[in-house]
Amino acid sequence: MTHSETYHHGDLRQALIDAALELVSEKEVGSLSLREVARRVGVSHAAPYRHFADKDALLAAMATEGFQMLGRQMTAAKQKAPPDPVEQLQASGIAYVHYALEHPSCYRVMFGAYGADHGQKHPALADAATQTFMVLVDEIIAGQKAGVIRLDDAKQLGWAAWALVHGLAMLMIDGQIPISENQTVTSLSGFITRVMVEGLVR
Amino acid sequence: MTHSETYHHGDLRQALIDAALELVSEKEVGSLSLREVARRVGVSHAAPYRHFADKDALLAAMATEGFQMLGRQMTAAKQKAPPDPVEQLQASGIAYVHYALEHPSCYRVMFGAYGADHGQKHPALADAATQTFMVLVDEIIAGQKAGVIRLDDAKQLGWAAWALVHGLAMLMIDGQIPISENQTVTSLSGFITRVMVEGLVR
DNA sequence: CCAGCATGTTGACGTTGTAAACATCCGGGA
DNA sequence: TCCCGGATGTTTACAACGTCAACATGCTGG
Repeated sequence: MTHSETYHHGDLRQALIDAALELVSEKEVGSLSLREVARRVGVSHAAPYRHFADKDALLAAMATEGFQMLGRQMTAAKQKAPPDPVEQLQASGIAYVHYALEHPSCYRVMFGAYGADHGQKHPALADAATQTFMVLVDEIIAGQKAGVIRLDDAKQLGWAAWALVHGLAMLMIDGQIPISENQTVTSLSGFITRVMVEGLVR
Repeated sequence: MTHSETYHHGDLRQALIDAALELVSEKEVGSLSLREVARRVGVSHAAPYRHFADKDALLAAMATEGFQMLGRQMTAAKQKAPPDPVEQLQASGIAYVHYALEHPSCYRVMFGAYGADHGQKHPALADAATQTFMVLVDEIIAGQKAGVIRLDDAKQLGWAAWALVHGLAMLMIDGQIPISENQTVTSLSGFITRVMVEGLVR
């Protein structure tokens, strides 16, 4: 076991990521400060710089974990669904939206404020995002092999599916699409993904 | 005419909004500072507080203008399209994506970092957003009346369309969906909106 | 056992958002 | 016409932030 209460921390890096995810889930995204994260972990305000080049690097690490969690949630939903490619695609789409609404601040970090070169500066993030996207693409390919999904380029169809659930999640998080009792996340995302799926089948 | 070079500015409020939109189109979104906007307009760093309660209020004003521009661009595209409801819907969808990619930073401000209560704090923003959304809904209703779009609740179908173009725009802005020569914004958004439209027709 | 490196701390600097106190200008009533 | 009050800008101030440099500490391999 690594020492716990010593001067050196053991695994500050992960502790910082966890604390940051915790903080971001309590407050607003923009109000996240490196210093507060450090405070929360009980470490001086400059300590994070031994593990992250700058604030952006911490954000990128958080986003990476977010994508991995999201991917797990999607494949879990897929496996719980009936063994029909179309049903599975829809199930993971709904799981996608659910994840975003259960971790809205984290989700916002994932698609935060990076420039286009963000993927090059943080390759781990790009990898995680790609892998998550691949869950959708793989399901589409399976559907094509089963003859139930149209035969256009799977990556482009994947983009269509991704765009739909991403947009849906974002609009819900922003409060632009209201969520009420008789308009649950499940029912609405179920309906909307079904519309899309009907454009995808054949 | 209102004085130009006097102590009082004439229309500082609009000048600030314009300068902010200009700045945000040059640099990154997160790096926008109230003080720099003031500097750009040639006014002291506290002057903006006579016109905006805080930084968020400026952001909200920028977003409001953004939604109005977006709405105009969409209806313009609709009117240029052939008089078929489905074609018009698709045309304004593509125009939506184009607008977002021509003003990516502004678009990010529109869907920035507001909490869910943002609409209540800035009703003008909420109005502008709703009006823009209504462009899509109206087209869907027209399509339903013409018997070419399925008869589900028009607002929900509108959300589906909005989610698609919004997600598409966001993913393109983030660089998550690549844009190249043989993968232009027009061709890709054309393909993807077509998939969705085929789920909408009936 | 000790030297060096990784890790954490302290202090400092410039920038930011925001508030309070002050200055200046403008238009309307005497 | 004069002048005063409200609207608009300015100055000064403060705390928090991101980041850097200089320093302190403790672990580890030779």
